[in-house]
Amino acid sequence: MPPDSTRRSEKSRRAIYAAALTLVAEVGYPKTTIEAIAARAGVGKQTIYRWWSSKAEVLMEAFVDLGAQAAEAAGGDWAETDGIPDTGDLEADLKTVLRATVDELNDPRYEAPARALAAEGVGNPAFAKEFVATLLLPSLELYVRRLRTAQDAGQVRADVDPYIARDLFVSPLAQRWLQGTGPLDHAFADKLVEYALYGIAPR
Amino acid sequence: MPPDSTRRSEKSRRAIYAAALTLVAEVGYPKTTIEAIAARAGVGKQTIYRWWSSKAEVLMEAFVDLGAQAAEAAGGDWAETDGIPDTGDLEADLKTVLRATVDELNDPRYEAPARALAAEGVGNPAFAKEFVATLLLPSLELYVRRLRTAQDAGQVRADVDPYIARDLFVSPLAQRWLQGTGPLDHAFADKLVEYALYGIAPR
Amino acid sequence: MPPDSTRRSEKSRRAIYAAALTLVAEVGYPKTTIEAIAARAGVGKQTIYRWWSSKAEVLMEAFVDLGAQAAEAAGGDWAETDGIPDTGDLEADLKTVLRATVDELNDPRYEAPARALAAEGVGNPAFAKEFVATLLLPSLELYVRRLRTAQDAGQVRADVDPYIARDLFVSPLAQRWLQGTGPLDHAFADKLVEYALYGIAPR
Amino acid sequence: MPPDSTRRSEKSRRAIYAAALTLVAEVGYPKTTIEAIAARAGVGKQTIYRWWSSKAEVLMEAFVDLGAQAAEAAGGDWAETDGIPDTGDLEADLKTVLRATVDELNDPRYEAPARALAAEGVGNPAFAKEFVATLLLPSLELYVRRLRTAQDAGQVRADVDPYIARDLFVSPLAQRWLQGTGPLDHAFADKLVEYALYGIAPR
DNA sequence: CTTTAATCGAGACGGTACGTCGCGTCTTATT
DNA sequence: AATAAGACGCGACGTACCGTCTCGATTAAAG
Repeated sequence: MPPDSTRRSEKSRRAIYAAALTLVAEVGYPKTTIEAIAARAGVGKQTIYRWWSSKAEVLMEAFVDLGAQAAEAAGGDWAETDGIPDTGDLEADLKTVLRATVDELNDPRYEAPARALAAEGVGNPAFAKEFVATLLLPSLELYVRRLRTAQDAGQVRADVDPYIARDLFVSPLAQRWLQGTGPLDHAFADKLVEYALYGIAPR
Repeated sequence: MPPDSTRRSEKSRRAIYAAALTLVAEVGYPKTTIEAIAARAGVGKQTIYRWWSSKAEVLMEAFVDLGAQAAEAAGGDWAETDGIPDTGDLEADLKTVLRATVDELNDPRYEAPARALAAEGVGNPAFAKEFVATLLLPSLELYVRRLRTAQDAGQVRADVDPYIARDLFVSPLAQRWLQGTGPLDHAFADKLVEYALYGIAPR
Repeated sequence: MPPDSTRRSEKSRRAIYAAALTLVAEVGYPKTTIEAIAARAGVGKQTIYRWWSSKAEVLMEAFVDLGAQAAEAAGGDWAETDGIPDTGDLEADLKTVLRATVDELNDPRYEAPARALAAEGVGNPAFAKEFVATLLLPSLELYVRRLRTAQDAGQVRADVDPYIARDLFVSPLAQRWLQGTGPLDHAFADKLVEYALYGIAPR
Repeated sequence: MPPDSTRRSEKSRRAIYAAALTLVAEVGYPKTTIEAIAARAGVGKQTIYRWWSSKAEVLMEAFVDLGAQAAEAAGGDWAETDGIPDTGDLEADLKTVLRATVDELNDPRYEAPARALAAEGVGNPAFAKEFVATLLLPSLELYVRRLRTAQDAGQVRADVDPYIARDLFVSPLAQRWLQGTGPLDHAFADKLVEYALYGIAPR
């Protein structure tokens, strides 16, 4: 039977999050051991094993918590929470968001844990499912929404599948970040938007 | 001093490749240990440590060898080796190749080791560099070449950066394979080509 | 401060005794844990820690209680409680009692807990003191008393130290039971009495 | 399959013996952990688990080794090795040996490990068998031999069972050492010999 | 065609981390 | 206030692999 979550120690939970994030940043994900997290958090190993099933789970929750705290701190920003801005100018809006995404991907604060989670996901389908559903898809869905709005406004062809269109913008960023197949900067983001909107063939 | 490669045992090398690939397919990459590879290959551990520096290196060579053998068996196909076909019809050529890539990514024979290498690369920048340079970029460069030809033929605008254009086609496949963010099939490949060539905005 | 024993739960105490004895018999003393006793007794761990300081203490009290219950059930037997019989025939009396002791030592009902307590005592001098004073010496003292009576009756030499004489009878039983250095049966008991009374040298 | 004993590290073996004996003396047997032995010996835990199945086994071998080294150092003493002296005077010979045994039992050098082994044996029949057969019985057999010689010389009655006679001398020492039921000194040893030889009944 | 030196299969070694068990303490809700 | 329940910090368990290190026994190049 599962443990009684009403008696869970909030202090331990937060200490574990902090320890996990710190260690991943300091020594990297593979050398971040559950024992080290427990020691750094001043917690017994069993307290980790009681509530999580793997260090990937721990890190994922820690990362989500980190995002939640950041969002709370940032107060009422537009951010991913409020969706993609809609100024009526699709090209400008997409560039704004893609540039912000590039900045976030390059933010060393998120780099280490995000990379670790992505790596775990690539090699571990079960974890990938949870990771994608929890962290990735919600953000990606915002693009789809914005694209549908653009379709309604006649700025995107009606027969375009917004999911595929979304990948045209987002996946190149993802791949360059995941695999380092090329530079990841604002210029790249801008070009992606232009090419994707108007095509690479002569008009 | 490095070992004398002239006295290297070819038999052991091949046994190690086979063992590594088998184990990755059978028990997964994380549970594939050097000890298990050595045992399965009927080889001393030192023989592995003498020639490779990590299990990722072993697997990478094994995977390359697998590809080489497959290529040899297939004889003189066009394949990635010969580059992307150039029938003069860019759209058709890209669809052909992307569909083939989709098929290859879905081939269970390659799935396990390729995924393992990708995962290792995502979490290990040093390995990523080697992995990308050796396995990924050569294939990706073929797209760039084909796109340049198309530019010369006036089928792609001259001011388009072929590296970015390439990512428009390839990265969506990569992300769906790596992270499972959506289905990976021929229809998807076709749409990608169409959208990227002609844009998603009304013409 | 010590807990208030007037509010102590009698039901829990008895359940703990039963659980301790059962577990020692079922899985052995080393694998009998306080957690298991608590679980088996349907009792909180703290209830054990409140009233006893170690599992050895618990088992000792449980064992004493077991003996008390048995004595009560047996009603007014002579037993060890009433001392050693005095029919006037020292040899016969000693044989009677030693045979009874042999039977008791071989009784599987007592074997497991008694052995556990003895083992704990051998390795733990602090516990040994309590164990010997509470369980062992009272019984042994009965021999001394009977031997003194025999001395008064002229059946034992007056200059004999009754404590040492007692050990002549009792210790061989103890050692064979504790260490299994030889068979432990009535014949052995009889011989011990004869040899100790009349010596092994030619008369 | 069992490990290859020809490749065993002698240095580690001796370091483990020393660590085990030291720790038992310093912190007691129950608090002597395999981990602590390994750490103190500068050895991996696996090296202990490879060659022994429990800490009791380790300690037993260490203790035997200790005895062997002591015997070697003592050179050609009479000791238990050469058996019990036979001067023709049984009473004197027995007193000599029993006094020596008393001294040995009181020697703090042997006290801690011997007690630990005895305790383990009392509570663990499987270990007891090995312990008794290896360490105890050989010594006890010497008494039997000496008593048989005495029987041949007419100093002990021919119908006396030498095994039981032996227990008359030895078991009282054993019990007082194991359970602390009384003082363990030369006077006690002398009295035991006298009582056992000539009986406690009036002659 | 030997000699000889490097590679080989094998696996013991000092370590680190695993995931589990039990300790004794503590907290919470129930009786 | 004592109780049943069980989370907690802690420490040890016995196991799995790590990467290094000997060992003979091939084994292929150089003498």
